[in-house]
Amino acid sequence: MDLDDRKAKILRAIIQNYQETGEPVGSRTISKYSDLSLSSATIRNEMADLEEMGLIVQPHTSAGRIPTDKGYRLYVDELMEAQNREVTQMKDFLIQRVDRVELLLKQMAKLLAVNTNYATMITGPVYSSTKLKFIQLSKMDNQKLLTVIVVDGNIVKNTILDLDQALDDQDLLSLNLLLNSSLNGLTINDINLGIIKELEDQAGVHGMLMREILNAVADAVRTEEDGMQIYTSGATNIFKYPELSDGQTASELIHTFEEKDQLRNLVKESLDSEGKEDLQVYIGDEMPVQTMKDCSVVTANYELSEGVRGTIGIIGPKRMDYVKVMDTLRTLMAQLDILFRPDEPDQ
Amino acid sequence: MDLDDRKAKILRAIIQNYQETGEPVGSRTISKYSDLSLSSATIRNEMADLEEMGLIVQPHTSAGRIPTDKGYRLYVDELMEAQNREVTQMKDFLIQRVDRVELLLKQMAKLLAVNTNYATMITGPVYSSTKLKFIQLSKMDNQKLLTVIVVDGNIVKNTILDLDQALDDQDLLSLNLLLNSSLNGLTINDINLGIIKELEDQAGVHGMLMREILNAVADAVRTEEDGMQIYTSGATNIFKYPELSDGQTASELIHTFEEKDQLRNLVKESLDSEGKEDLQVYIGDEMPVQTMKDCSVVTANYELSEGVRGTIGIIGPKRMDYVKVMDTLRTLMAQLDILFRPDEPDQ
DNA sequence: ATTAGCACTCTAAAAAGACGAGTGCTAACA
DNA sequence: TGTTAGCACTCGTCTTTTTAGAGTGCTAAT
Repeated sequence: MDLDDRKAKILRAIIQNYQETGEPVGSRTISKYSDLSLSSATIRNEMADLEEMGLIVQPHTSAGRIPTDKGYRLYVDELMEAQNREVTQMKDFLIQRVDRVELLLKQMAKLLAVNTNYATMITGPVYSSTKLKFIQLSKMDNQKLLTVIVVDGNIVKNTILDLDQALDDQDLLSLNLLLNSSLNGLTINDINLGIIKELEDQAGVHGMLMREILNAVADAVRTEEDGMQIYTSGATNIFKYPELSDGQTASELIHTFEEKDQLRNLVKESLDSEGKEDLQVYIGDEMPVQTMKDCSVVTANYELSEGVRGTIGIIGPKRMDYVKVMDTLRTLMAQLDILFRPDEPDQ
Repeated sequence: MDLDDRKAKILRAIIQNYQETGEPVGSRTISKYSDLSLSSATIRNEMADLEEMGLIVQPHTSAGRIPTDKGYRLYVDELMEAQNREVTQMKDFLIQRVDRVELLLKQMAKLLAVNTNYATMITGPVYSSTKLKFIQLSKMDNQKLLTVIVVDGNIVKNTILDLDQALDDQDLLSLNLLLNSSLNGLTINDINLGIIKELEDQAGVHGMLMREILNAVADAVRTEEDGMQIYTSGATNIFKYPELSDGQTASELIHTFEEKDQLRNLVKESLDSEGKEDLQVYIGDEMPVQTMKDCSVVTANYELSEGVRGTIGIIGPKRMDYVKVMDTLRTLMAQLDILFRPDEPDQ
């Protein structure tokens, strides 16, 4: 059996209606709701077909129909009409002090959550292939050495090291010089044992110190890699959807949000699969995260500058408003582009 | 009517039993559970008295009794016997890499949550009266100036400023010198208009730049003051207590946790009222935060070094195990002391 | 091909009933 | 005088029954 135009219309009507109400939708509703002007009986016949095709089911005999994962998949892939939504007042919001990426991200997550009524997550940028830009050692006092490391994208990390032996200003200067000239422009992966050995040798009496510094460098960046920051917001929005807010499910979901460990998997999956489209949609069981199998997630990958990328995700019930969500995400990506490109003239 | 010894024992028994079961406790239970060897009838009489005194109530006729806020208050203030609990394996945990205060705090929050089965919060240190320790300007390239600011407690902040005009190494050096010699040891409040004016003057052609730098300094610290970081953990623990986990309440509570705005009030209250004891207990309506009126909170203030203080809080149902919680908190404070004092020999 | 009509199914909500935990009171007891 | 056994009573919870209605599938008519 194939999906003719009328069946498609009916499926779409079912999905959209279910989206709004959260209740199984019956033939009579469709007959009135849609512009097909068909009687409920006819709709019923069609619905029986749609059910046979595995696109909708009834939770029990004599209830209306609800879409299956397969139904949603079809909808997202082919049936969704790109409505021209009012693209809310995001612009105004976004142009606030962007002094720290972290703050911006938090703000964005919140903004998205409020706007969509779904839960949102957004990862800080990952710097896997990022180059070191600048290293600065400064002596705070006779015991403490402050190490500041700047990487591509102007992310700054710092560590305070204890000085075991005296370090005069001359040595400090040459260490600074040495580090910057040797490491500048290298990625973390470039810093191999060979370079480390050489630097330690060149540091002479301060070999130990050099090793500590290099550790700090590695740390500063590696930490960021799998300790990837994830900002979430609007977790409590799930209470707005009865199908998610019964004790057990809600607890698990919110826990997933709080812990964030599992979200990392989601992000990895998303970052890897950036093949075709810029947006990915995971529906129900397609989800790599088990606890979210009653949800859908739409993710988008952003890229601030070469190699500095991250992911934004919106998590909601399977009946989420895919059109709105995808629209919103696309808009946001565009905004991000505008916001960052001019500010970060690639190298 | 006064609270004789027997009544006290009964009240304590009620509270402890209710703590474990979460169910109203009846006279028969107490009669067996406690070591008083009294019949249920006698207990009943006593319970009637306790009810009259407003220390316990029955949720409905023919249910057992549960403690009132007042009952808990009495318990916490006078009846609680300091049991010698096994002070769990916290020690082992804590001695991990303490490279960043932030990480430590997160870890602590989590640890506490897992150990107690309650929700926890912990604020990053507040630096209101904290002294500047060190400032370092470095030129990243010809357009960008990196400003690193270290304050008491070795907290490091950094900002990247755009350079409008060329800045040669000589000027950079003297700026560094100027800043450090003028600002070192001052608190934020000490940096008044006079000093600002003078520094700007001394900076000569770089007056504008100096102003930006001073702004950064002010920002770095002021941001921290009311944008005080709060780390939470174990929010989902509330689902373990039926009295808190019905949809409405749970949603509100978790939202409070997610937003953290309201928690700030709690913290302020706690930080201010550090009169007598190091621990404060808020029971039910005593809570400054409305959404938590069904909860109890125990807070403790910690102090890393002079003027660098923060708050730890444990949030649970009113029937929380006050003994254990207070014990745990006390232990933790001691650990913190040990952990930080030797490392930060006060000036 | 579409639709009106109808019997049937099944759930969710309301009503009714059974159960039992816990109480307060009274009277007996040490 | 304080303690206890006994008993009638209350009231929430759990279970069962009833009811109402939404929605279906099928058949026959258009």
